[in-house]
Amino acid sequence: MTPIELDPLYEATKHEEQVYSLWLSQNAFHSEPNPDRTPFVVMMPPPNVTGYLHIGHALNMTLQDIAIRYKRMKGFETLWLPGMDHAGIATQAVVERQIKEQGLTREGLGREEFVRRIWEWKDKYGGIILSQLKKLGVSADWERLRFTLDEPYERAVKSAFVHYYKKGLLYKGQRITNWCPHCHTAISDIEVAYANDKGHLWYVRYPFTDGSGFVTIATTRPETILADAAVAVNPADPRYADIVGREVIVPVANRVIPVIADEAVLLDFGTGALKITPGHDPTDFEVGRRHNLPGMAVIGLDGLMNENALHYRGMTVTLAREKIVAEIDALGLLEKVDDYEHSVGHCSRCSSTIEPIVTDQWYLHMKDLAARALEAEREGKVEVLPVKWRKVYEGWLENINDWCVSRQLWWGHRIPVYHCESCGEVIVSVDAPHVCPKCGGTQFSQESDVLDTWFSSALWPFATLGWPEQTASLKYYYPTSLLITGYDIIFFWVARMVMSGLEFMDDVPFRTVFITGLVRDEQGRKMSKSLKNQVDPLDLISTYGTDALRFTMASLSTYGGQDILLSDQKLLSSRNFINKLWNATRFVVANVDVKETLAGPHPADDQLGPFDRWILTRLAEATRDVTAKMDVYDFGEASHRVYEFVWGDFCDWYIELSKIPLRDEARAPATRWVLAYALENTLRLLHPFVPFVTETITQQLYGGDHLMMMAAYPEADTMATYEKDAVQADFLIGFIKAVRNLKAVFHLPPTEKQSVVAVGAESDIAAVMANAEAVKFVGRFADIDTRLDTTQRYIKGAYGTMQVMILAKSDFDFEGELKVLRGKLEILNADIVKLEARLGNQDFIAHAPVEVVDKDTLRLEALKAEEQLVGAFLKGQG
RNA sequence: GGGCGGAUAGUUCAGCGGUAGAACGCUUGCCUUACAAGCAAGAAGUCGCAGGUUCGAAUCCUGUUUCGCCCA
Repeated sequence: MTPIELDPLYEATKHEEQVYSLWLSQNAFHSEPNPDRTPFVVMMPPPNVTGYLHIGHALNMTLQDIAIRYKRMKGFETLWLPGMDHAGIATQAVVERQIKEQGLTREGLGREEFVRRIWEWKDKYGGIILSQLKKLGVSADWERLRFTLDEPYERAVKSAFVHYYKKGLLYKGQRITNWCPHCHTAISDIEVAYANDKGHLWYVRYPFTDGSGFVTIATTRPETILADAAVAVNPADPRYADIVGREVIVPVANRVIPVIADEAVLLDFGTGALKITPGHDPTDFEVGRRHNLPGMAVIGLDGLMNENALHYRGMTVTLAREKIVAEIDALGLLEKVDDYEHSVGHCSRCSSTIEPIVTDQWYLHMKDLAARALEAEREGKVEVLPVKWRKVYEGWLENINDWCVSRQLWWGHRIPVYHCESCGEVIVSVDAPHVCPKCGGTQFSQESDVLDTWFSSALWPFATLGWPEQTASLKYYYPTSLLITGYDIIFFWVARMVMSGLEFMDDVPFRTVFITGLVRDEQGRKMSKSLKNQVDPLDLISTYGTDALRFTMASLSTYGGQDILLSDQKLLSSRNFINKLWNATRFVVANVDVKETLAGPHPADDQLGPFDRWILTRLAEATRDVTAKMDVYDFGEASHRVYEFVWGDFCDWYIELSKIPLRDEARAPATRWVLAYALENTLRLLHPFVPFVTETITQQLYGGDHLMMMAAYPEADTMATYEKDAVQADFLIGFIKAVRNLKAVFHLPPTEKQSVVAVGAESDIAAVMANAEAVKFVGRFADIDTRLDTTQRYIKGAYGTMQVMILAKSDFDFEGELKVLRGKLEILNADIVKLEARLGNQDFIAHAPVEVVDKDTLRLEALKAEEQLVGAFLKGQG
């Protein structure tokens, strides 16, 4: 055989690009409906076109890729569908900023030209993240890449809108909405982030029209006084019972407004009397409706005081507030000002203060849709993991409000509602109308607003498969299997996908949704631009390699969805692990032609040595455990388990122990086969986690078009195990450890090979002597004997009931040994006392399961035997 | 105001009813021809606090302190 030369260090960057090209060249990520296989489908949460790869993606995408690669190897017809989201506001903002640098404005360019420029920009700079995803090793079906603004997708969005409209679930209405003066659009309730801001509570006097004094109200927003429609008190408030129905004068505006009674007024807030401003407060809007109050507005859509604001017109809200307070004070109507911290809504995109303003918007009626989504989850049709998120999901759906879906933007899906210019007839249809069905007119104007980005994202699991057409893909792949995403978009996206899936496909969009934690920095802080603690995954990839980043993400992720604290130490440890695997491979290939060996016959059972049998058993156990964890998407535990096997069993013990039989031509062939077999299966177990290094190695071993990513995942059930031999091998490993411990505790030079004497039960001694060669080799002993030379002194240790002794030199510190033995005896005694107490307890015997009692009984016996042995050593020492 | 999550070895975290675990760090000793990105051996925890349930509690229940998040 031609020995394969591998570098002693695995350099990730040398191989990764080439491996990814290989996968692409073999079309290994592509999926087509295949009736002979069960589909496993994951819809990638589409990153924004403007996006770049951040650490959250690295976690998300890694976990998805692990799931996909695992299922692919398990023989499923695996589809991972990638895509991008047009991300309305975000993208429009980016391009608007860009044209501003050229001295242009959106309005100046006009809608058509501006949208054309965004597309141009998207074609040039959009989707950078896709090439970054490839660096991560993402094995998505790039042939099926979807973009939420592509023509077929647009048909899906329009169809959904028309469907909702015809069903009566969509309505347009003048209502108070969250308005972002900076983004210049309405936003939905969940796009508002509330923060406790420090402000003031102003107490303002409203004089009665009849001159009989005044009523004092408390407000946090004095500038909206100009739009007041009433003063309200609680009907149950005795303090104000006699003023209800009277009239007061609005300060500064000098308008007359009534005093009304309404349940919504809190008795203990401020003075108990409130000003009612239906145009600028959601609660007041409702009060206004109940009492038929006019809804006047003094703040415009640009966030400035408007034409109704008298001499404050054109001022910012902040300035107007300052000025009007001064004016009220000058009028002698300001009673007092308190400091007051209160919750203020901010735009989740730009952080601007949200203005509740009455505008004309489209709303989607949510109650019924939500009820179905709730039911589906409660019935287990959608499994939400970790379970702690179930309540969050349920809670939101239970208290849902109608969804404001229209946005005053240009980049997005334009609402498919047309108005006949002749007769005003409203036509809602997927295709633009040509002739008005009512008057025969041919001129139409389309609604200028676009839909909330999330309206289109909500259709992602089926719109990407061709819906509303009943395509073969839609039939085969829907519902999808698994969704992996962060908890920040449970409401925005997850819940809405469930709703629309049920509405349009009559089935849930995915069987399981796994919510990941958030990646934080080493101090547990959220990664953010302002803290400058953001980590660029691409930097980590170039420093540690993609596989190290992936393995880190997997091993830090927990089933409970804990937030993840990323540290260099962890990445280093993962990199070292990958290098360990690489070097284990180097050892194997230096001794075995893996390809040829595995193509040849299996060694017969009687040719396998005890440690061969041991590692095969351990491999089967590891395979069983890893698969069990993978099957429930517990990637963290799966990664720990495979790590433990690779490093702890295969490298630390088997490779070392194999060096003995490899020197013996009679035994070498079996061991060579086991080395090859264990390596091959280890690589397969690891491939979903660390695809690059495992594929690189496979290329070295096999070459050509033999792909690791298409190999079958190991099946524990088909693996031979040798339980009894494994137990005996464990006994021998324990023996070696006991002698090593003696050597280390007494500072015997590790390079100096000592003579060891083992005395004990016949079967134990026989086991040791039968494997003397291997034991001596890895334990670094000169020789093992079973008889004591009574003329010599020995360093004494106990391994269970076995006496383990090392021939002592004349200068050996026997005082020190005495101390060690006494310490050991003390620990043994303590354990024995504890166990005896437990086993002496009749309640324990009566209630505890038999296995537990048996186990403790056996343990007590073992401890007592060892105690006796150590006791005898001490006596002998005198 | 309502809800959720964390508090376990120096650090970051697993475990979630039957002998306290891992990684990193630390200590001691080793360049043992796969790997010093390594090897061997070790030290290190009254599992936030107080009650309770149980033969048995990090693990279940109640209360409490504290940190963080979400919703209103």
